[in-house]
Amino acid sequence: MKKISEKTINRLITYRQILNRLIYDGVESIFSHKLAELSGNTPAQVRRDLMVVGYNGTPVKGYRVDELEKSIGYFIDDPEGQKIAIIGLGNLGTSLLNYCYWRYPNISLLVAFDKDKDKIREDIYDCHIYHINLLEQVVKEEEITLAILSVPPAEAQSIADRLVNAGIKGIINYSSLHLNVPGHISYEEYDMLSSVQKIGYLTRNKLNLD
Amino acid sequence: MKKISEKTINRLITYRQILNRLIYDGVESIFSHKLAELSGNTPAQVRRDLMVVGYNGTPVKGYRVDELEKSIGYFIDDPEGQKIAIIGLGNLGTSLLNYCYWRYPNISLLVAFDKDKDKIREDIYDCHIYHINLLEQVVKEEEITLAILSVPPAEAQSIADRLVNAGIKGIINYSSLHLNVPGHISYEEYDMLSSVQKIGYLTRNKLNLD
DNA sequence: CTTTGTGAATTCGTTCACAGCA
DNA sequence: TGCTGTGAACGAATTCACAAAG
Repeated sequence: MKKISEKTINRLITYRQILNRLIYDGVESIFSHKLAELSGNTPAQVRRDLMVVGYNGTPVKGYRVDELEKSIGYFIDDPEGQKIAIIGLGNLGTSLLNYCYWRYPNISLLVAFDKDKDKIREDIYDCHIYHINLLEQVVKEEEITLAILSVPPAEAQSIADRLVNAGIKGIINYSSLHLNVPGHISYEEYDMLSSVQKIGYLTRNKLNLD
Repeated sequence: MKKISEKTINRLITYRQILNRLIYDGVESIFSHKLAELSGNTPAQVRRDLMVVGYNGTPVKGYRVDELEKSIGYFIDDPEGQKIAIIGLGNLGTSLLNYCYWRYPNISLLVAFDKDKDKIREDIYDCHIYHINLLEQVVKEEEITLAILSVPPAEAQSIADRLVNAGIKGIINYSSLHLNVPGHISYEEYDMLSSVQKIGYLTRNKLNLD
């Protein structure tokens, strides 16, 4: 299997979102140049990206919106499904929990953890809340493979280590601190302060991207 | 001036964060291979990145942590300072507001907007909250150049258009919908659901990155 | 005609490897 | 000696350009 770049994955996910909107709007088919315009890419880029998902359009009608969306789904999603946990129910974690009624069925949010006993209340949207002490136990028992880390910076590295020991496969880190995790763990970090700095730089150096 | 890639900017911002931590820990100097290890890059990559900020280390001691951090700051930050607004005080916007006591003095959060009159209460951390009707007026009067968009998807595009008309220069879009903005606007989007899909894909295709 | 799918060319980003330096 | 700074080599990603298809 050829190597697919991270950027291609990002774009495929964007296409998918756009296609879902088009399905909602009742659009049936689309040309690469239109999908390029909607996503802020070139038509050649779009066609090159779509090669990896193995769905073929036709010169006369372009791509069937619904079938293309399905094909991207086959490519991105885990057919077995995966389970994800949120660690840390501060401001950010709670809004993630409220915000994230998952639109994609292949990844389910079932559990959350916090160290504060007051936060351990009844389920929210079928999501059960545990004390952080039970982290390893629940991750193993429930076979959770993904974790969203929204704990204070000071605790982030030690929680990450515990997750890795418990056998987690992927971590998204919102703790605004760069963490070190072993190479076999998929790791993503996102920090809003970094984004703010970046957009500030970009506005002054019209290095425009999209 | 040479073209600096987006990836280089991202890495510089990561280095900066690491350096700030090192300053806090009292570390005085650092070699490229150590900074590489802490940031998950190669030493050559680090040295190449640092070329653009114009700070020179010495072979014997490496880089002075405090001076390097300052140099990255000169490169990234706007010397005049910039003002940023948060639009939409739902779950996400509110947590952004609470979370974002800005650590970097060159970008100040002064105003927020919401369409719900109940949300228009007293200032939070010096941040004044306005009704969305006043968007254009306040953006112009206060000379706000950056906006964080955390409104529901259905309203995102129209608010973005209004911001552009009001003369905004950069937008960070957290509305989980891809938007179209004119080419002269710096634009960044981040969607947590996209990240979750991506990390799910990555765990199954150990295309590890860092 | 117009548009897809894709080799080939090109541009962009990373790594190598070594001269120069303290 | 061990490191930095950087031209040169390499590899990855994007764009070009055209054959094939309806």
